[in-house]
Amino acid sequence: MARPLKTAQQAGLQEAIKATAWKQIAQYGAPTLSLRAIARELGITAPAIYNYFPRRDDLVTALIIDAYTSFGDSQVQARDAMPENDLTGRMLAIGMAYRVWALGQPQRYQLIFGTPIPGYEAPMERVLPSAARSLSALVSVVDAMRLAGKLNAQDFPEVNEQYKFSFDMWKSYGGNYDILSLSVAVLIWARVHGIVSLEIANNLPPFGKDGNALYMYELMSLIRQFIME
Amino acid sequence: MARPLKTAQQAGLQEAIKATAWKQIAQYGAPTLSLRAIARELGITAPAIYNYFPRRDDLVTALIIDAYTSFGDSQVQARDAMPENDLTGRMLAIGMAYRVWALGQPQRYQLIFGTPIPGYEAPMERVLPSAARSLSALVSVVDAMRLAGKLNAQDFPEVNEQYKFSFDMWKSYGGNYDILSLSVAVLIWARVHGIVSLEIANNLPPFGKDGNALYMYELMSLIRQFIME
DNA sequence: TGTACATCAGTGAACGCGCGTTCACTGATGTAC
DNA sequence: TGTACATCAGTGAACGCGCGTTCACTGATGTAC
Repeated sequence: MARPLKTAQQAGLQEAIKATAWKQIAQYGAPTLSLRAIARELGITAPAIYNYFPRRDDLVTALIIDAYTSFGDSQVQARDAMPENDLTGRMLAIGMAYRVWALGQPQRYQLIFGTPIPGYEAPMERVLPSAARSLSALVSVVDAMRLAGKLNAQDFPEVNEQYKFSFDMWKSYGGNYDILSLSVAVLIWARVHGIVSLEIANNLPPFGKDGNALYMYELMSLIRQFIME
Repeated sequence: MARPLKTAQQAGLQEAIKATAWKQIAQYGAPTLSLRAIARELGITAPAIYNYFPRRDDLVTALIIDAYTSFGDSQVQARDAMPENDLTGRMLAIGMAYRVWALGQPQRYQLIFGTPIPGYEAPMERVLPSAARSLSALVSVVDAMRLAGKLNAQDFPEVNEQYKFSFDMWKSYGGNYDILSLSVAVLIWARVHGIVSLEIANNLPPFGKDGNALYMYELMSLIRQFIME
């Protein structure tokens, strides 16, 4: 009887540790993440955390994976909320979801796209699946455009030969799409990332906290540039 | 006789402290910047630094101002290398100089555009002049286009009323240009920043270390979109 | 030229702090007979 | 039902470390007379 209850408590603590970590990242920034501070806030001792995360870096990795998963979920959900044949609508929805997610969870955004935590090196093999998936919603839509002959990217730069191998690795997690679609998706990503990262850092002075108008303008520019009617 | 020599040594140490700080930022990242580590590497004791920077934050501020100044220099220089009436050429030059500077001095780039140092708050009144100047080269070219009737930004989003006051502050350091020019410049900045920041963080997988082709494509897109012939 | 004095950059010890991680432990819980 | 045993999440003390900052000092340099 008591066993499952105990297990539930344990799982609860594991989640509580992560939740507190997020709270502190939001408050003081990712680089100052500290096990002792987390323990203090939870009212436990620091070594107790080692029952759930053998090293500090394992906690960070778990947080990163959670962030990518949450981000990927919001991307996939935005895409699937529009009909499969409305490719422009899907692209717009994905773009808008990107900003909403980033502004709603700036700590998560900073953790995966901001300056890395000092001394921490992400273990690729554990992070890549969720990372690749997070971009794949956009790639899938771009690829559908390409297949429908609607993608306007004839003069798009070629991917350097030496990086095609990393594309193959990406494919095994991100889906079997054309490399041109991934390339265009990366450029789209760079554009939305440019605005959103500046907006989060409060570096968009003339628009201040209302970066939405500029962002929508940018999404429209993307659609005008890459989608043929 | 010895006085000026001594003064020169002092100035030398001031510069040496900053140089060592840059070196360590490059090596371990900005968030771990430490006075003691700098002193250790210079073969002096930590309190000696207090003769030049009364607090750790003063050192950080000096570094940030240096970075903005270096960045602004490269922008102004790129602009002035092209004839005053070749506006497209000037814009291209500025855009290319941006990436060259960022990739050549990633530590400086990270310090001013990356995640802020924990616990450090930049004193606006000291940083703004060099920060505003660094963007003004681009703004001046966009404004020249506007005055020449070549700026294609009729449908550009309006700046929110409540942020016009910060524009006035910006003007006193950045130059007396139209607010539309600043707005367009900010969007251009967001685009180049998007690519370059991902490239520096090694997050441009399909293009790897050769983001140049993608970057040039993006500059051409900007010119096509905003400049009327 | 020589001596007494002032300056002040850099020293070394110390402060109080927080960190990640280890270790032997304890004490509640659940299991076997 | 009752007793002896095993498990194991969390404790508390300790480790060695690095940090920013303070303080009284020293000793070389330069100045005044």
